Amino acid sequence: MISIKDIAKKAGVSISTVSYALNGNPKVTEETRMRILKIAQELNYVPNAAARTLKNRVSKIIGVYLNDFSGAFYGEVLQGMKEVLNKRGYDLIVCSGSYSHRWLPQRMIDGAIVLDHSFASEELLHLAGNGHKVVVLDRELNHPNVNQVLLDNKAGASLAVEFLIDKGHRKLYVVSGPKGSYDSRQRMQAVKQTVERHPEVECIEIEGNFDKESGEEAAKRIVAEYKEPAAVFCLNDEMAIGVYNTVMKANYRIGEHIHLIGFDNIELTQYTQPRLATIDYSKRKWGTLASEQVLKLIAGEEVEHERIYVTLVEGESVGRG
Amino acid sequence: MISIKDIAKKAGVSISTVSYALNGNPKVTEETRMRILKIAQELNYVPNAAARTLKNRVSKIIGVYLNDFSGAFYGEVLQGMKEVLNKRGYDLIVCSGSYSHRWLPQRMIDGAIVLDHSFASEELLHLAGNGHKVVVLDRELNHPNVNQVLLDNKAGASLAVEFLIDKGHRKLYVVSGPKGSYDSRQRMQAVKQTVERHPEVECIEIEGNFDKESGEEAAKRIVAEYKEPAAVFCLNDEMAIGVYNTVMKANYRIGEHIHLIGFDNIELTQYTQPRLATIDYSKRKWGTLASEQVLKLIAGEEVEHERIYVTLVEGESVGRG
DNA sequence: TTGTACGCGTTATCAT
DNA sequence: ATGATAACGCGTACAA
Repeated sequence: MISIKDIAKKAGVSISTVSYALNGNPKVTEETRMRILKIAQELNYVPNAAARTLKNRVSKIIGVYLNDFSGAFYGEVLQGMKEVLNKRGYDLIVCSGSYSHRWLPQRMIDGAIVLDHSFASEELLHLAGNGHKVVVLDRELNHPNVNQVLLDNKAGASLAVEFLIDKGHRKLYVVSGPKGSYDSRQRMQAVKQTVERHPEVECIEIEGNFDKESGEEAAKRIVAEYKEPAAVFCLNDEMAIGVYNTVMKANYRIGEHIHLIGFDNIELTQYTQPRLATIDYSKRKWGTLASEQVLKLIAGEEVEHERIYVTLVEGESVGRG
Repeated sequence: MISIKDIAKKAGVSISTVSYALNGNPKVTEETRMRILKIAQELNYVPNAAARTLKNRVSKIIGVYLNDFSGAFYGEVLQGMKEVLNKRGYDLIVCSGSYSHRWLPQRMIDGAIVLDHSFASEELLHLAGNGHKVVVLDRELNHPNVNQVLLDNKAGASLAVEFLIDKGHRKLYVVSGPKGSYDSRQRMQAVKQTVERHPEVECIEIEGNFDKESGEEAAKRIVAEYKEPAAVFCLNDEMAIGVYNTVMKANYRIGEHIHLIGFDNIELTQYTQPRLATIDYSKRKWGTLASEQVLKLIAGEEVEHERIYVTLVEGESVGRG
């Protein structure tokens, strides 16, 4: 491996001169600087990241933690993060699994963005307590070194429920997410609050866990109980897709017998026929905001928690009731 | 930040004793060892990754390069990679964008897995020339430090075309991928070879670029030219979905007027009604093999290029012609 | 422009 | 048999 020592030898100068030259320090003349840069080029010099990080105590890398790599949903969020970080001279690495949790205390990354429910809040608080900077996208966590960028789950769930009620539906199934999910809890709370304001509405909760299979399970029950048209609010789109397929297979029509709305506006919803109604929000914005917040934390700036606003996407999957 | 120095001070021993103790070196008695471990625990000691990497010259991290984070398709591949790597004491980071290319020469990662067409082959050869270990999943590249784990594109494309011909179709559209894509070129070559063996088949090539939009474009043309039932082979599923939607919108039926097959068996294909025929392969296997190969390269073992086999998934999107 | 201490963990060498 | 001293890896930045 080529080090500044090799360059120094070849250029006939000291290593400090090389370091200054490479870092554009005005302590060296433009002339020797060019000479050294040329030699570095010739030798294919690349600074050793470990040595630099060791000295500088920063890596200029931000890690984002996902519970798994299944991604479909995260692509845009990550893209948004990367854009901002690269612009500010930082790199992004995507991590998954508890092994990689050590990268923050090991100082391999300068900050973390967490969208991984399996990353324990106590662990995060502990890290924050040791001065590490964390942005959470999937929970509420209060600590000076932790910032939140959360979806406006309550608004979204209210929008969805009110849309169904406005369309005239009075029998409403709600398929929840997993117990541990903050997003699911928030959405469910808002559902209950909204329904309470409409005593004429019957609301039946079915437990799900955000994956397609649980949507299918829920749909089986709904189909089995079918007597008259009903509305279904799945707390995410993936489950809605599961419901969608199962209902279709049972020869009921979406938007006619079963009225369906999801949450997230994942790409897949565009492909369904009739189009799935859902709750949308800018995934890119979510990513860019998260990045900006983590950089602010690192810079020691004062930061307020942020919220991502949501909108209703109407679709033919919900008809008049 | 807590370092071994702090532990040494607290334990009243030297830093080397601490290091030996932490690394289980028999040079220290079990007794002092336990004492030191306890203190390390108390102080929340975490070794500094940079210092360790600097000394050891290995990071025990493998980087996988993706052209973007859109992921839907990569999830399983990444999961497979992670499984193998974690089992072998390595970590995985997911990278995207040319900034992160430097991590290999900077020795931040011990090896790279490339599934990113925008990562230039010359750059990879150059890295390999400098002793870096690379596994490519998206091109042919011959160098002792580079290993290939490629899809059996030709078999897949032949399977698809033969399936269409067997079903009695004689008019065949093929929607290609982007010019630069190795997978697309391979698949297209196999299409041509297969069609040549069937002079009664008319084959029309439409240029695409692997995204949904280009499938839609292709479908517009196919619909405009429609006179009699035709078969369409999209060189990936995403484009097939684009074709699917556009054909449906034009009120032609998939599997009746337009017979459609894709490639990749992405999750989405399961949701289409009728089910999209496609070419399947184990994405997990692709990931595990890639990881195994990169570890073998690092270990200095002799490795042969690997191939991922493919199978045909029939679907109602292709009917009798 | 250069010598050198420093950041932190590893390990060979020397001393007890 | 135990454990301490010191050199090393590489880049940075202060003092000279």
